[in-house]
Amino acid sequence: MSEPPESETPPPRSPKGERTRARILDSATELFSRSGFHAVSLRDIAAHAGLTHAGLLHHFPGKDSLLIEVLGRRDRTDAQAVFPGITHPGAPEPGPDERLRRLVGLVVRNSRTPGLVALYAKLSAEATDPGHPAHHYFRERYRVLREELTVLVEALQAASRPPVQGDPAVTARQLLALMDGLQTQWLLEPDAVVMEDLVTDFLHRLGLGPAAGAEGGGVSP
Amino acid sequence: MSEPPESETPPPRSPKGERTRARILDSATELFSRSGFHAVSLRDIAAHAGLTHAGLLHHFPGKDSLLIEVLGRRDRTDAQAVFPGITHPGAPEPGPDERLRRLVGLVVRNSRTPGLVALYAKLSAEATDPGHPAHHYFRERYRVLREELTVLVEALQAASRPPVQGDPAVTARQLLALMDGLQTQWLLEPDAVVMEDLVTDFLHRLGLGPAAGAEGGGVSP
DNA sequence: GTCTATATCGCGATAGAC
DNA sequence: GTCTATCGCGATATAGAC
Repeated sequence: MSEPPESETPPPRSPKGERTRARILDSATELFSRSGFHAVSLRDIAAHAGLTHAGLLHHFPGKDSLLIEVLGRRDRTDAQAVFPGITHPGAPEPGPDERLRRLVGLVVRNSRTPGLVALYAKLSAEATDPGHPAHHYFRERYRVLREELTVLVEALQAASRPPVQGDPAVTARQLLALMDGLQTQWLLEPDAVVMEDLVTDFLHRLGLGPAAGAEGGGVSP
Repeated sequence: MSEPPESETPPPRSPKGERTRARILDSATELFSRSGFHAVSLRDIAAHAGLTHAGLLHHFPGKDSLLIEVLGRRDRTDAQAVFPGITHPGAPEPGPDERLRRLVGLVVRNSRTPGLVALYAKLSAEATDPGHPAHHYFRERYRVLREELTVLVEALQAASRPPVQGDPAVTARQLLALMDGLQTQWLLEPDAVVMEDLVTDFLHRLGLGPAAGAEGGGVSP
Protein backbone atom coordinates (compact mmCIF):
# COMPACT_ATOMS: atom_id res chain seq x y z
CA MET A 1 0.00 0.00 0.00
CA SER A 2 2.14 2.82 -1.26
CA GLU A 3 -0.89 4.96 -2.01
CA PRO A 4 -3.50 5.67 0.68
CA PRO A 5 -6.56 4.09 -0.93
CA GLU A 6 -6.58 1.64 -3.76
CA SER A 7 -8.04 3.58 -6.63
CA GLU A 8 -6.80 1.15 -9.26
CA THR A 9 -8.34 -2.14 -10.23
CA PRO A 10 -6.04 -5.05 -9.41
CA PRO A 11 -4.99 -7.07 -12.47
CA PRO A 12 -7.32 -9.99 -13.20
CA ARG A 13 -6.05 -13.33 -11.91
CA SER A 14 -6.99 -16.89 -12.58
CA PRO A 15 -8.80 -18.79 -9.81
CA LYS A 16 -5.80 -21.05 -9.37
CA GLY A 17 -3.40 -18.13 -9.14
CA GLU A 18 -5.70 -16.51 -6.64
CA ARG A 19 -5.61 -19.58 -4.41
CA THR A 20 -1.84 -19.85 -4.67
CA ARG A 21 -1.53 -16.19 -3.75
CA ALA A 22 -3.70 -16.65 -0.69
CA ARG A 23 -1.69 -19.71 0.33
CA ILE A 24 1.53 -17.73 0.03
CA LEU A 25 0.10 -14.88 2.10
CA ASP A 26 -0.99 -17.31 4.80
CA SER A 27 2.43 -18.93 4.91
CA ALA A 28 4.18 -15.57 4.98
CA THR A 29 1.97 -14.33 7.82
CA GLU A 30 2.68 -17.43 9.85
CA LEU A 31 6.42 -17.47 9.30
CA PHE A 32 6.87 -13.71 9.69
CA SER A 33 4.88 -13.87 12.90
CA ARG A 34 6.98 -16.69 14.23
CA SER A 35 10.45 -15.52 13.29
CA GLY A 36 10.25 -11.95 12.04
CA PHE A 37 10.93 -10.49 8.64
CA HIS A 38 14.66 -10.73 8.21
CA ALA A 39 14.96 -14.20 9.69
CA VAL A 40 12.58 -15.70 7.14
CA SER A 41 13.70 -16.31 3.59
CA LEU A 42 11.60 -16.45 0.46
CA ARG A 43 12.69 -20.06 0.22
CA ASP A 44 11.19 -20.75 3.64
CA ILE A 45 7.88 -19.17 2.71
CA ALA A 46 7.79 -20.87 -0.66
CA ALA A 47 8.54 -24.26 0.85
CA HIS A 48 5.81 -23.77 3.44
CA ALA A 49 3.34 -22.88 0.69
CA GLY A 50 4.40 -25.85 -1.42
CA LEU A 51 6.39 -24.27 -4.22
CA THR A 52 9.86 -22.95 -4.93
CA HIS A 53 11.08 -19.48 -4.16
CA ALA A 54 11.16 -18.55 -7.82
CA GLY A 55 7.58 -19.68 -8.21
CA LEU A 56 6.65 -17.39 -5.36
CA LEU A 57 8.29 -14.47 -7.11
CA HIS A 58 5.93 -14.98 -9.99
CA HIS A 59 3.06 -13.91 -7.71
CA PHE A 60 4.87 -11.16 -5.80
CA PRO A 61 7.57 -8.93 -7.26
CA GLY A 62 9.75 -9.23 -4.14
CA LYS A 63 9.95 -9.85 -0.43
CA ASP A 64 9.02 -6.27 0.40
CA SER A 65 5.74 -6.26 -1.47
CA LEU A 66 4.85 -9.57 0.12
CA LEU A 67 5.41 -8.03 3.51
CA ILE A 68 3.23 -5.04 2.77
CA GLU A 69 0.38 -7.22 1.59
CA VAL A 70 0.59 -9.26 4.77
CA LEU A 71 0.39 -6.10 6.86
CA GLY A 72 -2.45 -4.60 4.86
CA ARG A 73 -4.57 -7.69 5.26
CA ARG A 74 -4.07 -7.75 9.02
CA ASP A 75 -4.71 -4.02 9.43
CA ARG A 76 -7.93 -4.20 7.47
CA THR A 77 -9.22 -6.92 9.77
CA ASP A 78 -8.28 -5.03 12.92
CA ALA A 79 -9.67 -1.73 11.71
CA GLN A 80 -13.05 -3.25 11.01
CA ALA A 81 -13.16 -4.74 14.49
CA VAL A 82 -12.50 -1.48 16.34
CA PHE A 83 -13.39 1.31 13.97
CA PRO A 84 -16.28 0.22 11.79
CA GLY A 85 -16.49 3.81 10.53
CA ILE A 86 -13.38 3.33 8.42
CA THR A 87 -14.74 0.78 6.04
CA HIS A 88 -18.47 1.37 6.52
CA PRO A 89 -18.93 5.15 6.60
CA GLY A 90 -22.69 4.91 7.03
CA ALA A 91 -22.73 2.22 9.72
CA PRO A 92 -24.02 3.12 13.20
CA GLU A 93 -21.23 4.34 15.46
CA PRO A 94 -20.92 2.57 18.82
CA GLY A 95 -20.79 4.71 21.97
CA PRO A 96 -17.52 5.80 23.59
CA ASP A 97 -17.59 3.07 26.22
CA GLU A 98 -18.12 0.40 23.61
CA ARG A 99 -15.30 1.75 21.47
CA LEU A 100 -12.99 1.87 24.45
CA ARG A 101 -13.95 -1.70 25.25
CA ARG A 102 -13.08 -2.74 21.70
CA LEU A 103 -9.75 -0.94 21.81
CA VAL A 104 -8.78 -2.71 25.02
CA GLY A 105 -10.04 -5.92 23.48
CA LEU A 106 -7.65 -5.37 20.60
CA VAL A 107 -4.77 -4.95 23.04
CA VAL A 108 -5.78 -8.19 24.74
CA ARG A 109 -6.03 -9.92 21.40
CA ASN A 110 -2.55 -8.69 20.49
CA SER A 111 -1.27 -10.31 23.67
CA ARG A 112 -2.14 -13.65 22.12
CA THR A 113 -0.05 -13.14 18.98
CA PRO A 114 3.40 -12.03 20.17
CA GLY A 115 4.91 -12.91 16.81
CA LEU A 116 2.75 -10.44 14.94
CA VAL A 117 3.23 -7.79 17.61
CA ALA A 118 6.98 -8.24 17.33
CA LEU A 119 6.76 -7.97 13.56
CA TYR A 120 4.87 -4.69 13.80
CA ALA A 121 7.28 -3.35 16.40
CA LYS A 122 10.29 -4.16 14.25
CA LEU A 123 8.73 -2.86 11.09
CA SER A 124 7.35 0.38 12.47
CA ALA A 125 10.90 1.14 13.60
CA GLU A 126 12.54 0.07 10.36
CA ALA A 127 9.94 1.91 8.31
CA THR A 128 10.82 5.26 9.83
CA ASP A 129 13.56 5.31 7.19
CA PRO A 130 12.06 7.27 4.25
CA GLY A 131 13.63 4.79 1.85
CA HIS A 132 12.03 1.76 3.45
CA PRO A 133 9.48 -0.04 1.26
CA ALA A 134 6.84 0.22 3.98
CA HIS A 135 7.51 3.87 4.88
CA HIS A 136 4.45 5.32 3.23
CA TYR A 137 2.36 2.46 4.49
CA PHE A 138 3.28 3.20 8.11
CA ARG A 139 2.92 6.96 7.78
CA GLU A 140 -0.59 6.39 6.52
CA ARG A 141 -1.26 3.79 9.19
CA TYR A 142 -0.26 6.13 11.98
CA ARG A 143 -2.26 8.99 10.49
CA VAL A 144 -5.41 6.88 10.41
CA LEU A 145 -4.85 5.44 13.88
CA ARG A 146 -4.27 8.92 15.28
CA GLU A 147 -7.45 10.23 13.70
CA GLU A 148 -9.52 7.38 15.04
CA LEU A 149 -8.03 7.64 18.51
CA THR A 150 -8.68 11.39 18.48
CA VAL A 151 -12.35 10.73 17.83
CA LEU A 152 -12.36 8.18 20.64
CA VAL A 153 -10.72 10.59 23.09
CA GLU A 154 -13.16 13.33 22.11
CA ALA A 155 -16.06 11.03 22.89
CA LEU A 156 -14.51 9.95 26.19
CA GLN A 157 -13.88 13.55 27.18
CA ALA A 158 -17.45 14.53 26.40
CA ALA A 159 -18.76 11.60 28.44
CA SER A 160 -16.50 12.21 31.43
CA ARG A 161 -17.77 13.64 34.73
CA PRO A 162 -16.39 16.14 35.44
CA PRO A 163 -15.58 17.13 31.84
CA VAL A 164 -11.89 16.73 30.98
CA GLN A 165 -9.95 19.53 29.33
CA GLY A 166 -7.12 19.27 26.87
CA ASP A 167 -6.55 18.76 23.17
CA PRO A 168 -7.88 15.33 22.16
CA ALA A 169 -5.27 15.12 19.40
CA VAL A 170 -2.48 15.44 21.97
CA THR A 171 -3.96 12.73 24.16
CA ALA A 172 -4.46 10.51 21.12
CA ARG A 173 -0.79 10.86 20.21
CA GLN A 174 0.24 10.01 23.75
CA LEU A 175 -2.13 7.05 23.87
CA LEU A 176 -0.75 5.72 20.61
CA ALA A 177 2.81 6.18 21.81
CA LEU A 178 1.99 4.46 25.10
CA MET A 179 0.56 1.42 23.34
CA ASP A 180 3.57 1.18 21.05
CA GLY A 181 6.07 1.53 23.85
CA LEU A 182 4.29 -0.97 26.07
CA GLN A 183 4.54 -3.53 23.31
CA THR A 184 8.32 -3.31 23.39
CA GLN A 185 8.41 -3.77 27.15
CA TRP A 186 5.94 -6.62 26.95
CA LEU A 187 7.93 -8.38 24.24
CA LEU A 188 11.06 -8.07 26.36
CA GLU A 189 9.34 -9.39 29.51
CA PRO A 190 6.01 -10.96 28.60
CA ASP A 191 5.18 -12.01 32.15
CA ALA A 192 5.99 -8.69 33.77
CA VAL A 193 3.71 -6.47 31.68
CA VAL A 194 -0.07 -6.54 31.28
CA MET A 195 -0.55 -4.07 28.48
CA GLU A 196 -4.29 -3.60 28.78
CA ASP A 197 -4.01 -2.77 32.49
CA LEU A 198 -1.43 -0.09 31.88
CA VAL A 199 -3.45 1.41 29.02
CA THR A 200 -6.63 1.41 31.10
CA ASP A 201 -4.78 2.91 34.05
CA PHE A 202 -3.40 5.67 31.84
CA LEU A 203 -6.84 6.71 30.62
CA HIS A 204 -8.23 6.36 34.12
CA ARG A 205 -5.71 8.77 35.59
CA LEU A 206 -6.58 11.27 32.91
CA GLY A 207 -10.21 11.03 33.98
CA LEU A 208 -11.14 9.16 30.81
CA GLY A 209 -12.04 5.76 32.20
CA PRO A 210 -15.33 4.07 31.40
CA ALA A 211 -18.19 6.37 32.44
CA ALA A 212 -19.33 4.23 35.36
CA GLY A 213 -16.52 1.68 35.53
CA ALA A 214 -15.19 1.02 39.04
CA GLU A 215 -11.75 -0.50 38.63
CA GLY A 216 -11.36 -2.83 41.57
CA GLY A 217 -7.78 -4.00 42.01
CA GLY A 218 -4.47 -2.34 41.41
CA VAL A 219 -2.16 -2.47 38.45
CA SER A 220 0.87 -4.67 38.20
CA PRO A 221 3.98 -2.57 37.64
CA MET B 1 27.48 -6.16 27.69
CA SER B 2 26.00 -9.58 28.12
CA GLU B 3 26.46 -9.37 31.88
CA PRO B 4 25.07 -6.43 33.85
CA PRO B 5 28.27 -4.83 35.15
CA GLU B 6 31.76 -5.35 33.89
CA SER B 7 33.53 -7.20 36.63
CA GLU B 8 36.44 -8.35 34.46
CA THR B 9 39.49 -6.37 33.47
CA PRO B 10 39.67 -5.80 29.72
CA PRO B 11 42.73 -7.34 28.03
CA PRO B 12 45.70 -4.95 27.75
CA ARG B 13 45.95 -3.27 24.37
CA SER B 14 48.67 -1.38 22.60
CA PRO B 15 48.24 2.37 22.12
CA LYS B 16 47.95 1.89 18.38
CA GLY B 17 45.36 -0.83 18.75
CA GLU B 18 43.44 1.38 21.13
CA ARG B 19 43.33 4.19 18.60
CA THR B 20 42.24 1.87 15.82
CA ARG B 21 39.53 0.46 18.04
CA ALA B 22 38.22 3.93 18.80
CA ARG B 23 38.28 4.84 15.10
CA ILE B 24 36.27 1.73 14.29
CA LEU B 25 33.75 2.49 17.02
CA ASP B 26 33.35 6.04 15.71
CA SER B 27 32.80 4.81 12.17
CA ALA B 28 30.36 2.14 13.30
CA THR B 29 28.38 4.66 15.34
CA GLU B 30 28.15 7.02 12.40
CA LEU B 31 27.17 4.40 9.83
CA PHE B 32 24.77 2.52 12.11
CA SER B 33 23.14 5.83 12.97
CA ARG B 34 22.77 6.72 9.33
CA SER B 35 21.51 3.43 7.95
CA GLY B 36 20.75 1.03 10.79
CA PHE B 37 22.36 -2.23 11.75
CA HIS B 38 21.40 -4.67 9.03
CA ALA B 39 21.93 -2.24 6.17
CA VAL B 40 25.57 -1.62 7.08
CA SER B 41 28.24 -4.23 6.37
CA LEU B 42 31.51 -4.80 8.15
CA ARG B 43 33.17 -3.89 4.87
CA ASP B 44 31.42 -0.50 4.91
CA ILE B 45 32.56 0.22 8.45
CA ALA B 46 36.10 -0.99 7.80
CA ALA B 47 36.42 1.13 4.66
CA HIS B 48 35.17 4.18 6.56
CA ALA B 49 37.75 3.53 9.27
CA GLY B 50 40.50 2.99 6.73
CA LEU B 51 41.13 -0.78 6.84
CA THR B 52 39.71 -4.00 5.49
CA HIS B 53 36.91 -5.96 7.05
CA ALA B 54 39.28 -8.70 8.09
CA GLY B 55 41.44 -6.14 9.82
CA LEU B 56 38.40 -4.89 11.69
CA LEU B 57 37.60 -8.40 12.87
CA HIS B 58 40.99 -8.51 14.56
CA HIS B 59 39.68 -5.89 17.03
CA PHE B 60 36.11 -7.14 17.43
CA PRO B 61 35.15 -10.80 17.33
CA GLY B 62 32.05 -10.11 15.21
CA LYS B 63 29.47 -7.60 14.07
CA ASP B 64 27.30 -8.23 17.12
CA SER B 65 29.92 -7.36 19.68
CA LEU B 66 30.74 -4.22 17.72
CA LEU B 67 27.12 -3.19 17.93
CA ILE B 68 26.91 -3.75 21.65
CA GLU B 69 30.04 -1.71 22.30
CA VAL B 70 28.59 1.16 20.28
CA LEU B 71 25.40 1.07 22.36
CA GLY B 72 27.21 0.74 25.66
CA ARG B 73 29.40 3.76 24.98
CA ARG B 74 26.39 5.92 24.21
CA ASP B 75 24.33 4.68 27.14
CA ARG B 76 27.14 5.30 29.60
CA THR B 77 27.37 8.91 28.48
CA ASP B 78 23.64 9.48 28.73
CA ALA B 79 23.28 7.81 32.10
CA GLN B 80 25.95 9.99 33.64
CA ALA B 81 24.17 13.11 32.36
CA VAL B 82 20.80 12.31 33.91
CA PHE B 83 21.42 9.84 36.71
CA PRO B 84 24.79 10.59 38.31
CA GLY B 85 23.92 8.05 41.01
CA ILE B 86 24.60 5.18 38.63
CA THR B 87 28.28 5.72 38.11
CA HIS B 88 29.06 7.84 41.17
CA PRO B 89 27.20 6.25 44.07
CA GLY B 90 28.41 8.79 46.55
CA ALA B 91 27.78 11.89 44.45
CA PRO B 92 25.15 14.38 45.67
CA GLU B 93 21.74 13.62 44.19
CA PRO B 94 20.08 16.55 42.44
CA GLY B 95 16.50 17.45 43.45
CA PRO B 96 13.46 16.15 41.58
CA ASP B 97 13.02 19.31 39.52
CA GLU B 98 16.63 19.24 38.41
CA ARG B 99 16.41 15.56 37.47
CA LEU B 100 13.22 16.18 35.52
CA ARG B 101 14.93 19.06 33.75
CA ARG B 102 17.82 16.77 32.82
CA LEU B 103 15.48 14.08 31.56
CA VAL B 104 13.69 16.55 29.31
CA GLY B 105 17.09 17.84 28.24
CA LEU B 106 18.00 14.34 27.19
CA VAL B 107 14.85 14.14 25.07
CA VAL B 108 15.77 17.45 23.47
CA ARG B 109 19.28 16.23 22.86
CA ASN B 110 17.94 13.09 21.22
CA SER B 111 16.00 15.31 18.84
CA ARG B 112 19.33 16.43 17.42
CA THR B 113 20.56 12.92 16.59
CA PRO B 114 17.76 11.24 14.65
CA GLY B 115 20.12 8.60 13.34
CA LEU B 116 20.99 7.32 16.78
CA VAL B 117 17.38 7.50 17.90
CA ALA B 118 16.40 5.46 14.86
CA LEU B 119 19.12 2.94 15.64
CA TYR B 120 17.84 2.49 19.17
CA ALA B 121 14.26 2.24 17.99
CA LYS B 122 15.16 -0.44 15.46
CA LEU B 123 17.38 -2.34 17.85
CA SER B 124 15.08 -2.31 20.86
CA ALA B 125 12.45 -3.84 18.60
CA GLU B 126 14.82 -6.36 17.02
CA ALA B 127 16.28 -7.26 20.37
CA THR B 128 12.95 -8.38 21.79
CA ASP B 129 13.81 -11.67 20.08
CA PRO B 130 15.44 -13.80 22.83
CA GLY B 131 17.96 -15.03 20.28
CA HIS B 132 19.12 -11.57 19.29
CA PRO B 133 22.72 -10.75 20.25
CA ALA B 134 21.62 -7.60 22.08
CA HIS B 135 18.66 -9.19 23.88
CA HIS B 136 20.24 -9.31 27.31
CA TYR B 137 21.70 -5.89 26.82
CA PHE B 138 18.27 -4.37 26.22
CA ARG B 139 16.55 -6.28 29.01
CA GLU B 140 19.15 -4.91 31.38
CA ARG B 141 18.91 -1.45 29.86
CA TYR B 142 15.14 -1.31 30.37
CA ARG B 143 15.44 -2.61 33.90
CA VAL B 144 17.89 0.12 34.85
CA LEU B 145 15.92 2.85 33.08
CA ARG B 146 12.73 1.71 34.81
CA GLU B 147 14.40 1.77 38.20
CA GLU B 148 15.80 5.23 37.69
CA LEU B 149 12.52 6.59 36.37
CA THR B 150 10.73 5.04 39.34
CA VAL B 151 12.98 6.96 41.70
CA LEU B 152 12.33 10.13 39.71
CA VAL B 153 8.55 9.64 39.82
CA GLU B 154 8.70 8.96 43.55
CA ALA B 155 10.52 12.23 44.08
CA LEU B 156 8.09 14.12 41.85
CA GLN B 157 5.12 12.62 43.67
CA ALA B 158 6.53 13.58 47.05
CA ALA B 159 7.15 17.13 45.84
CA SER B 160 3.74 17.57 44.24
CA ARG B 161 1.01 19.69 45.79
CA PRO B 162 -1.42 18.18 46.39
CA PRO B 163 0.37 14.85 46.80
CA VAL B 164 -0.21 12.46 43.90
CA GLN B 165 -1.28 8.89 44.52
CA GLY B 166 -0.43 5.81 42.54
CA ASP B 167 2.36 3.28 42.16
CA PRO B 168 5.52 5.06 40.97
CA ALA B 169 6.65 1.89 39.20
CA VAL B 170 3.51 1.90 37.07
CA THR B 171 3.95 5.54 36.12
CA ALA B 172 7.61 4.91 35.34
CA ARG B 173 6.68 2.10 32.98
CA GLN B 174 4.13 4.32 31.26
CA LEU B 175 6.59 7.19 31.01
CA LEU B 176 9.22 4.93 29.49
CA ALA B 177 6.69 3.52 27.03
CA LEU B 178 5.54 7.03 26.12
CA MET B 179 9.07 8.19 25.36
CA ASP B 180 9.74 5.13 23.22
CA GLY B 181 6.50 5.43 21.29
CA LEU B 182 6.93 9.14 20.70
CA GLN B 183 10.30 8.45 19.11
CA THR B 184 8.66 6.30 16.47
CA GLN B 185 6.08 8.98 15.68
CA TRP B 186 8.76 11.65 15.63
CA LEU B 187 10.97 9.63 13.29
CA LEU B 188 8.01 9.16 10.94
CA GLU B 189 7.07 12.85 10.98
CA PRO B 190 9.88 14.89 12.50
CA ASP B 191 8.16 18.24 12.04
CA ALA B 192 4.81 17.17 13.48
CA VAL B 193 6.05 15.94 16.86
CA VAL B 194 7.82 17.81 19.65
CA MET B 195 8.73 14.97 21.96
CA GLU B 196 9.68 17.01 25.00
CA ASP B 197 6.37 18.89 24.92
CA LEU B 198 4.34 15.70 24.87
CA VAL B 199 6.39 14.18 27.69
CA THR B 200 6.09 17.31 29.81
CA ASP B 201 2.36 17.49 29.12
CA PHE B 202 1.94 13.88 30.18
CA LEU B 203 3.60 14.44 33.54
CA HIS B 204 1.75 17.71 33.95
CA ARG B 205 -1.65 16.10 33.55
CA LEU B 206 -0.70 13.55 36.16
CA GLY B 207 0.04 16.39 38.56
CA LEU B 208 3.78 15.72 38.32
CA GLY B 209 4.94 18.86 36.55
CA PRO B 210 7.78 20.98 37.93
CA ALA B 211 6.86 22.08 41.45
CA ALA B 212 6.30 25.71 40.53
CA GLY B 213 6.54 25.50 36.75
CA ALA B 214 3.87 27.50 34.91
CA GLU B 215 3.65 26.09 31.41
CA GLY B 216 2.73 29.01 29.20
CA GLY B 217 1.57 27.88 25.80
CA GLY B 218 -0.22 24.83 24.56
CA VAL B 219 1.10 21.64 23.09
CA SER B 220 1.31 20.91 19.39
CA PRO B 221 -0.59 17.74 18.57
C1' DG C 1 -0.04 -18.52 -16.76
C1' DT C 2 2.78 -21.41 -13.56
C1' DC C 3 6.78 -23.09 -12.02
C1' DT C 4 11.94 -25.20 -11.90
C1' DA C 5 16.67 -24.74 -12.51
C1' DT C 6 20.48 -22.08 -12.65
C1' DA C 7 23.53 -17.99 -12.05
C1' DT C 8 25.09 -14.00 -9.66
C1' DC C 9 25.76 -11.07 -5.99
C1' DG C 10 27.21 -9.43 -1.29
C1' DC C 11 27.36 -10.92 3.30
C1' DG C 12 29.83 -12.59 7.87
C1' DA C 13 33.44 -15.23 9.08
C1' DT C 14 38.00 -17.87 9.00
C1' DA C 15 42.92 -19.20 7.79
C1' DG C 16 47.25 -18.06 7.10
C1' DA C 17 51.02 -14.99 4.87
C1' DC C 18 53.53 -10.86 5.85
C1' DG D 1 48.18 -5.62 13.37
C1' DT D 2 46.81 -5.90 8.87
C1' DC D 3 46.45 -8.01 4.75
C1' DT D 4 44.80 -11.49 0.70
C1' DA D 5 42.24 -15.39 -0.30
C1' DT D 6 38.55 -18.16 0.34
C1' DC D 7 34.45 -20.49 2.37
C1' DG D 8 29.39 -21.24 2.90
C1' DC D 9 25.14 -18.89 2.98
C1' DG D 10 20.93 -16.43 1.74
C1' DA D 11 18.62 -12.98 -1.29
C1' DT D 12 17.64 -11.87 -5.76
C1' DA D 13 17.22 -12.13 -10.99
C1' DT D 14 16.80 -14.46 -15.33
C1' DA D 15 15.93 -18.32 -18.84
C1' DG D 16 13.16 -21.29 -20.30
C1' DA D 17 10.33 -25.91 -19.48
C1' DC D 18 5.60 -27.29 -18.86
